[in-house]
Amino acid sequence: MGAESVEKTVPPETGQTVKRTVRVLLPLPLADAYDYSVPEGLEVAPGAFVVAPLGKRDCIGVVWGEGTGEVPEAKLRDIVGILPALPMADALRRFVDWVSAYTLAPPGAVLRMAMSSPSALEAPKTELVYRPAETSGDEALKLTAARRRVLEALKEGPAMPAAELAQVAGVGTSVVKTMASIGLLEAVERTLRRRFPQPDGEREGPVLSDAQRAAADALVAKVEADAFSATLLDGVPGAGKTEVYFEAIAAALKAGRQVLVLLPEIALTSQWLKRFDDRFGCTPAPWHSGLTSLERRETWRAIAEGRVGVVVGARSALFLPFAKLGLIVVDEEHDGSFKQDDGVAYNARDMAVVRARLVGAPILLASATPSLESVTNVSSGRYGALHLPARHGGATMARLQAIDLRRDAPSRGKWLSPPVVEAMKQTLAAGEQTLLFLNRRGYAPMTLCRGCGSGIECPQCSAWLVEHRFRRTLVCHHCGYSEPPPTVCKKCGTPDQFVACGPGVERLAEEALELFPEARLELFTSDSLMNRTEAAAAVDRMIAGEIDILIGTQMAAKGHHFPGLTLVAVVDADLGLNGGDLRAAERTFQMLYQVAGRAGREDRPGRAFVQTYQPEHAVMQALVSGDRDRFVSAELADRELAGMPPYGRLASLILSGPDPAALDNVCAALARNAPHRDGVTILGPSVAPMALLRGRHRRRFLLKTSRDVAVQPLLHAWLEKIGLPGSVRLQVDVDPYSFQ
DNA sequence: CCAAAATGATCC
DNA sequence: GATCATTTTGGG
Repeated sequence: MGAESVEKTVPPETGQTVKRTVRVLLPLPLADAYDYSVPEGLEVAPGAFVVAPLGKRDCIGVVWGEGTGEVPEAKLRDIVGILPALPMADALRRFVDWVSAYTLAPPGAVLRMAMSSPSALEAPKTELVYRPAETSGDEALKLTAARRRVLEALKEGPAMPAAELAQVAGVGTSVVKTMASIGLLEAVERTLRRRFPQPDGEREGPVLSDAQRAAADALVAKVEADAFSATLLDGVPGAGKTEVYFEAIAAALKAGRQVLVLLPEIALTSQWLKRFDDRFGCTPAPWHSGLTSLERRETWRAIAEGRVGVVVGARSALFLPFAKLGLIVVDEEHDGSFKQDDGVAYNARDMAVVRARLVGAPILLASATPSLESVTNVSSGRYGALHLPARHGGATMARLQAIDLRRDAPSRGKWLSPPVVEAMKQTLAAGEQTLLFLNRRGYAPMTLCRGCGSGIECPQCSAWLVEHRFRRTLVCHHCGYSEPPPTVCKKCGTPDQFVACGPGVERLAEEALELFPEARLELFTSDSLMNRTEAAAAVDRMIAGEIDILIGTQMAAKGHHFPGLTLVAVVDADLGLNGGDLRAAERTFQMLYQVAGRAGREDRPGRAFVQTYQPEHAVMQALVSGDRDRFVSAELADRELAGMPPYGRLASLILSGPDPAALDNVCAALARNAPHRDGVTILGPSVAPMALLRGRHRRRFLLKTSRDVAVQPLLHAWLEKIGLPGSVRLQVDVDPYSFQ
C-alpha cells in the first residue's frame, strides 16, 4: 500500500503530482466513507466539515482520514468547499465508528445523529456594532451634545448595534450612522451568538447527610481524577441521589469541564430543571426533540465552542459535539427509553459508557432500581458502586399492598377494587391526592362487535384499534392509523352493537368521576392531545393541590414529585407481565416500584396498592416485601440458567416486507446459512411479536450466544451470504431491549 | 402499444 | 438519502 501510494503521487506519464485524497464520511446509510480529491490550496484536516459532491447534489460530510487510494482516478471528485465550523473532535469520530461497529449500522447513519443541526455548521449571522474610532485631533469640533452622549454610552461598556446604542444614549439612530460616516465611530462586524447562562459550580450546595456526603466525595474524586471510570449510584426514591450527583457536576464545572446529563425523555421536567436552577443559579441547556431549529443550532454551536457548561437531554444528546466533556450522568439508567429501536438500534446508557471511555471522563449511572446489566457490571468489578440508604427523618417508601383481584373483585365493567375505592374515599376526605396508574391510553384497549364477536383491527398492523372517546376516533397505537368509530360492523354488518372491552385511562376517569363526582380529576397521558406545555401545566396544578385524583400512564410516574400525593393505586399490575418478554418481570418491577415511590414523600405517610390476579408472582412478592435485592438475585439466577442477558448475549434480526412469500424465502435462506458453533444458538425464524406492522409482515431470528462470543463478526459473516430483495428489510438489533 | 409505477444500483 | 436506469404493470 505504501509503495502503491508513492507511485500514485508521481505518475510517470505526466510527472505532475496527483492531488491529495481524503476519506469523507457522509451522513447517509452508505456502506463506508468515500474518497475525494482535495483541490489545490484547500486545507483539510481530519474532522473538518466539508461539502462534497454526491451524484447530482452536494452533501455535507466529515473528513474521516487520508484517502484509501483505491478509487480509480476517473471516479474521484473534488471536495467543493470547507465549512466554517469547528472540526469534529477525534474522540467523537472514534465514538461514531465504535457505535457503528457495535450496532452494525452504517457509519454514515451514526454520523447523522452527530450532525443533528446542519445549519450550525454554516457561518453564524453577524451584526454591525459601533465603538469609538481612534481620535485624530479635530473631532472635538464636531461634538454636539447628542454625539457626546453617544460616546459617553460607549465609554465603559462594549460596542453596541446602532439601535441599542441610540436608545442608551437617547438619540436617533441617524446620529449614530452619521458619527460612523464622519469617522467618530467605527463599525465592526460581530458574530451573533446566543448567550447561555453558566451554572455556578462555586455555589454552596445543600447540607448533605453523612451517607450522601460520602457518596458525593467519592464522585468528586472521580471527577477530579479526570479519567474514565464508571459508577453506579443506587438508592430508594427520596434518598437524595440528585443532590449527590449535583456535587459531582459542581466539581466538573469548577474544573472548567462540561457535563452531560441524560434523562429519559419524559423525566426531563420543569421540576428537574428547577432543582438544578436552585442549586446552580440557572437552568442547564436542554436538548430534546421538541427544540426549534433555531434553538438546536444555537445550542449545538455553544456546546461545540465550550460555552455551555451543562447539557441535559434525552438519548440524542449523547452525540453532541462537546468541547471539553468532563462528566456524564445517566439518571434513571434502568429506563427502557434509553434504547432506540428504529434506525440505528442503540442503547444510550451503554453507549454513554463508551463515550465516557473514549473521552477519558467519569460516568455515573443512577437509579432506584438498577438494571440487571448494571448490577452485574458492579459485581464483576467493571463498575464501581455507591449506595444511598433511605434518609433518616426523610420520606420513606410507601407501605405497599397487593390486592388480589380474585378476592376483592371490582363490580362488572368496573376496574377499581373495593379496598382501593375505600382508600380513595379516605384520601379525599383528608384533602390529600390520589394517583391512579394505568399504562393504557384511550378509553378501552379493544372494541368488540356483539353481533359476530370480532374486535376492530388496524388494517395495517396486527393490533386492535383503541377507542379514544374524547377525540371520537379509533386509533392504532403502533402506526398512528385512525378512523371514526364505525356505526356498522365491517365484518357482519350488525349496526351499533359495539362494546368497549377492558380499561383505558379515559374509562377509568369515567369510573372515578362516577364514584366521586365532586372530586377534581385530571388525565395525564402521553397522547398527542397533550403537548409539553399542557403537561407541565397539569403537573403544576397537581403540585399546587388543585387536583384530587390524577389518572395517568407511565408519563405520570416518572420524574415528578407531588408533595400532596399520599395514595397510589396501580390498576392493572399484571399488564406488563405476560407475553413471554425476557424483561417483563424486571420492567414491571422497576415501573411499579417507581410508581409506588411517588406516594407520601413529604411528612405524610403514603399508601400504595397494586391490583393483581397473581399476588403470588415474584414481582408482587418483591414489591410487597420491599425486598428489591432478593428479587434481583432471583431474576439474575433465572437469566443465568437460561443463558440470557446479562449472562449471555442476544441479537435480534427482524425481517419485514409486504409479501409473506418473499419474506419466507429470505428467512429460509438465512436459516440455511445460519452459523453453527459452540455457544451459539439460533432461534427462529418465527413470526415476530408484531406479525404485521404498517402493512409489512414481520419475521424474527434471535441469535443467542455465550458472553465470550463476539456477536458482530458472527452476524457479519452470516448476513454477507444473503442477498436481500428490495422489498424485504432487515433490522439488526444487538442487545435488544424490548421484544415487541 | 405506451406510460406510469415499482424496483434496483450507484453515488467517491 | 437522492437519483437515474431498468423492469414491471396496467390500461387502452
